[in-house]
Amino acid sequence: MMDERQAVAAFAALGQEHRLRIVRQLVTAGPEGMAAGMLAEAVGVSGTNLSFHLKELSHSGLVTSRREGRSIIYSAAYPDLSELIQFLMRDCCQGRPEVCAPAVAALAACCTETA
Amino acid sequence: MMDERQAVAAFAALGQEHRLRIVRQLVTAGPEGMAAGMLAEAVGVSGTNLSFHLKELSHSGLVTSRREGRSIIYSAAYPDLSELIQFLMRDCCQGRPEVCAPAVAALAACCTETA
DNA sequence: TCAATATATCAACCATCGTTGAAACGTAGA
DNA sequence: TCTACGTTTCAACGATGGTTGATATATTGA
Repeated sequence: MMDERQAVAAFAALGQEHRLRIVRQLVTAGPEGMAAGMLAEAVGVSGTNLSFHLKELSHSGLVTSRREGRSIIYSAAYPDLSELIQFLMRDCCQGRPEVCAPAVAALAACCTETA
Repeated sequence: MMDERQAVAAFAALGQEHRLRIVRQLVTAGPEGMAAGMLAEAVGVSGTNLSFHLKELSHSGLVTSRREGRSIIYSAAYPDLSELIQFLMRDCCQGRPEVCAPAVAALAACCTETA
């Protein structure tokens, strides 16, 4: 269960244009992930810069990596993203369903059908 | 509907210890809100510092304010918080229900019952 | 072993952020 | 109108963040 410290780190990680794009790209890419080079091209940043942001993202647990040949494959950390959403809803809406109920309602069709 | 730019600003706003606490405090306080002075004491920051963070928060739309006598009352912007959750789930899980389904499932009891 | 590929690290720079104390502003009551 | 109160603005600072180009590390194939 995510605590405040982790949540702050995760939000800070997502609060940067390039990093948010990286995470979204990786989520779209799915569990099989994406090589760093491809990511750099997709997001539009230099290799050095991508490396910097990926380090931040993996330090805050939103991204994982594995080596595959010469490439390093990054993937979204689905469980951690899920926990972040839970934190935002559970602890931010603290007994105030009016915050997250609309979000849940709007996305019920999208997300619960395959749960 | 929240776009990428707004989402980055909102995440960046939440990615700071004191600001996350402010938002959580305001959500707990409910729609009636909370005076700046009370907030400063509750969160544990100086008046000047609180002012700085509140400016950031209202600039990214997570907080609203109104004057009431000598006090200025701040409240959480529930619709915007809700949209942020939607953004994180809708666009981050882009066709990948495994990201948000667990969150939705875990919180269905908490948040959908009064929807 | 050598060259080529893929990625990470390093050093440096400029910009932005978070904090502080002092001062200013707006409001209410005597 | 004067004074007290609540909050914001301002100027300054040290610290952190994002970017860049050059260099280093690991892996593969000839």
